[in-house]
Amino acid sequence: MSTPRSPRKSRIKTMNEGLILEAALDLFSRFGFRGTTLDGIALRAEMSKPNLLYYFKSKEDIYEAVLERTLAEWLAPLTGLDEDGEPIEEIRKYIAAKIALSERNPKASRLFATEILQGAPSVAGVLSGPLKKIVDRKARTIRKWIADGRIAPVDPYHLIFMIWAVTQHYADFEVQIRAVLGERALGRKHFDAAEKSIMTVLIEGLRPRG
Amino acid sequence: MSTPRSPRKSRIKTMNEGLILEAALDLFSRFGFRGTTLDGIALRAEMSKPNLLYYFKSKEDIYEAVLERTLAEWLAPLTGLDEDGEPIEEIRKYIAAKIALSERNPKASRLFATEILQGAPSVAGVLSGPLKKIVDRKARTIRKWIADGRIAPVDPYHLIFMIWAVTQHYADFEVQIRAVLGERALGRKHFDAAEKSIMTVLIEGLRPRG
DNA sequence: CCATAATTTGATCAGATGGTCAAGAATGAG
DNA sequence: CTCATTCTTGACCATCTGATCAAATTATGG
Repeated sequence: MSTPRSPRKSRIKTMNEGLILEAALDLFSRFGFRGTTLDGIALRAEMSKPNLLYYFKSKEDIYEAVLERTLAEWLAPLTGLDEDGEPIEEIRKYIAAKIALSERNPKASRLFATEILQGAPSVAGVLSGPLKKIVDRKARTIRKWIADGRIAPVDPYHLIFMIWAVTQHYADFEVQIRAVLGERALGRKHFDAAEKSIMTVLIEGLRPRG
Repeated sequence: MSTPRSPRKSRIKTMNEGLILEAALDLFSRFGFRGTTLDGIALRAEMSKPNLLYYFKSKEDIYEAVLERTLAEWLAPLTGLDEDGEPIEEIRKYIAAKIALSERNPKASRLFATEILQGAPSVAGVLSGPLKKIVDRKARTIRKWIADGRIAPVDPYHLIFMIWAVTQHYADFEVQIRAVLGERALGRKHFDAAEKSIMTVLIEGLRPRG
């Protein structure tokens, strides 16, 4: 059999897999699974279609590889919410981390958005498994903070949904935001303004009522 | 020529156009323009593909008709924000209206989400034209409220983006929310809980600081 | 009932799409 | 250098997709 004794990937393989996944992210994040073609990915990755299928055995394989590659990064920040920290400061840090992610990797955000919009055919298991588990845990943390009177009483799940919504909005709806603001591109100043506004409203809204 | 003297549509035409647009909304809202097929629409509308093209001359025509049909409804609530009303109450009413829309017509929300994600090829003009115009106007209203010390100082544009984000999130990311909450469907109680949480945080966050 | 217009669809087409295959080109360890 | 392995692609295929057309069927008003 051709099982490689050395599990090390050749430089060519590493590079081409990277090129393919980058091109695939670009297209899948805009057009979803069905709306993206192998020809399109091949064109953007500057290689022939059969070569694509030499590295990944099907379109679905490419899609799942792209999803997996960004899933961990995307879900990581929530883990950082520390029960022993100062509640308002912890939430502030979480929001900042999510906004930074939206600014740094908007395509990853849009990839998940299209996947969810299409009914999450590939990540349904992650949503109801690992994601639900960690959200449940963090919801308990937030509930404890509320019980201790350290933040205002809000449903923890909907608070998390709100944070997801406002932070990812800038990546997912970038085109709309650019159009309304009359800008060619969203730069640092826009993300700074967004972060400031979000902090103003959310953090003040969460302060324990006197 | 075949110009119909009476501009009235036959009952059959009215009904079939309705069936087509309904089926098209269902598919376009999930798979976007590229990911949706005429065969798929024909199947869901329970009629032959050539009959589809008897009522609309191309796939693009169907897409634009579906978009136009929901665009007005979707943008309407913002118009209602009344400069002469009580600021907090006006914003509360706007949020309630947007949540109601997300609950009543989630597919319309997802249709716009996919359109925007794909770069807004069909509605770019609306975004930078009519939409920008009305947002600019309402931003002036909000700025006035802030100047009068009736709400906390926030960038008006980002405030509007935040409201869009948190309200549409429940339609666009419904699958994810269901998975995390462990529910089969999102019913009234979830939308009530969502609305309550959003009001708690946003409205409190907007109260003028003492 | 008749004639005209409106509606419906099977057959068909050109081009796109996901995927295969065999053969050629580049690479690299010994 | 040498040859086995890795990499690359042109040609090809079956199926799908948007669209057309002519022929058949069904309303509708007089």
